[in-house]
Amino acid sequence: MDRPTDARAAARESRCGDLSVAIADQIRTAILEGRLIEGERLPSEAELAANFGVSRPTVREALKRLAAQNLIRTRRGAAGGAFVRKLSFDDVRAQMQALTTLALSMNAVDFETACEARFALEAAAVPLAAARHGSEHLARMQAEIARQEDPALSDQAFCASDVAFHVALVEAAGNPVLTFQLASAIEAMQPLMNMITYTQRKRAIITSLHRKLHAAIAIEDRERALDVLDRLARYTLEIGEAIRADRANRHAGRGAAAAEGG
Amino acid sequence: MDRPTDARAAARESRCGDLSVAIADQIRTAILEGRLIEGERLPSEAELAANFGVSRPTVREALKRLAAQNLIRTRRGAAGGAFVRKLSFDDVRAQMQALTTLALSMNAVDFETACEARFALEAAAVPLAAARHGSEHLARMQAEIARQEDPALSDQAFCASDVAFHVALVEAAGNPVLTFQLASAIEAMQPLMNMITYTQRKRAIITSLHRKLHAAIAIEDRERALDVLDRLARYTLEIGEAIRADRANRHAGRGAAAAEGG
DNA sequence: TGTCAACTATTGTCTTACAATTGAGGCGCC
DNA sequence: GGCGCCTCAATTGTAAGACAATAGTTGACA
Repeated sequence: MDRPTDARAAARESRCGDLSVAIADQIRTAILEGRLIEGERLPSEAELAANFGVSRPTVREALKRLAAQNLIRTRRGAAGGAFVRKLSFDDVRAQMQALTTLALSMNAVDFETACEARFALEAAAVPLAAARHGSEHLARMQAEIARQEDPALSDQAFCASDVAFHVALVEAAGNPVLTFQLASAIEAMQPLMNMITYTQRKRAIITSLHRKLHAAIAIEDRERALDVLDRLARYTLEIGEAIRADRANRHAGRGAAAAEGG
Repeated sequence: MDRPTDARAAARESRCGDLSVAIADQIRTAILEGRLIEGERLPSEAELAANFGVSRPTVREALKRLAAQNLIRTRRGAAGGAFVRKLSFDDVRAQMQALTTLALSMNAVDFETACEARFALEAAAVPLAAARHGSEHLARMQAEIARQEDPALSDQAFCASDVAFHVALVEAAGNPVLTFQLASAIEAMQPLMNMITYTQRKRAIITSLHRKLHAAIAIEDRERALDVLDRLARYTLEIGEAIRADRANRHAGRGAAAAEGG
């Protein structure tokens, strides 16, 4: 099928150099266009090298690129090789989350912006969740609420439970596309939420709002759920603001102490 | 700094095999933890190989993995090497779009589900866009509306303009995190929208709704904008439904014709 | 002083070889 | 004859060395 020198010619002509990139692109295209079906085994590295007219290390580098994108997985041994991998929604969600986390950390997004986006996105799921939640989603939300009431919970665990609660809410919308978009976004913001110290008072307020949100979803009161979510958003922003102010104060205090000491 | 045999030891102990994966993870962690700053040059492949106690091809495969995730970029020649790359929001958006497109195509998401998610997500941006749009966003939306009124536009171009309109709307929300989340989702659904044949009648209705949406945003009437968006969503779903029914009919017709012919 | 050419450092690719892993088929044993 | 073990072969993973391509640098020359 593939002309032996296609990749070479394409790479040389397109002047993009990097034979391995060209080969990776060709294989990727073949997968995306459906010429290679899920689970199908690619030719061995040696065969690919012969087909493309390049050496085995070059093919390997191309395969590594694809493996890094979870498009294939490789197995050693007899009957081993590279296999086309179907991206499950969960895989996509994990990759999206990693990407979002990366974006948030590398671009130093401030808490306010991230928080705004997070709750705005979640609001997109609320009407659908109110309309067609299943009992298992409500149960999961309820379970997380119960966990959040345990005063012995560490801040990290409380935050994780918070995320789990909201992911359950998003999944209650029953739309897989919405799920992986929103869940990845919410989970990606966990590191930012983790910087908060959750006092018992804050926990009580948050958990109470979670309970109200759960109740509103349960009785399919969309407006009420949106209202509670909005209150939760504003309270979270308030906490973030307080944390920032507190930190600024501490820095100022330390600076003043240093100045006095010196 | 890095112990020479860290990667080897880690790989052997963790039993995950694949030295190149272990090395890639170590470098990735170094980047994410900020030990390697943006723009900084990594040691040359030979040095890395010596440091990690592995061969150069192994290091290269690790670097390919990172390059595939856009974490580094490499240059040849003197003063060349691998450089830590800052992921811009646009980079993330492009990657997210690619990922979403992949997810939609590989999981064969139906038009209805994708459409529902798309408009639900977009609704998340509308209140913010209404509250703090800039004149440039309104102008861009207006420009796309004007383009959509050209009857000579191809279906593909109309669809592209439609996407551009909604991306402008999302960007009007003025939240970069929201922007790359939503814009990638909207753009990823373009292939699905492209399967529609936009008759003049359909175009007139869609463009009219776009105009109403633009007007509502301009006067900062959030409720009205949401209402228009909802109408747009329902109309798009309607079109999708019609297309599906039409296709089913044609298939049935062809089947009948074939039966008659045979 | 300006320009050009050789040099050098670095990545990209090729070649060959060996190690590790895993499935399969053959062999012996029960 | 059936079952289990064992060797074998196919395949990927890793290694080492060499050459090609590229681009910045430096030195020589006009």
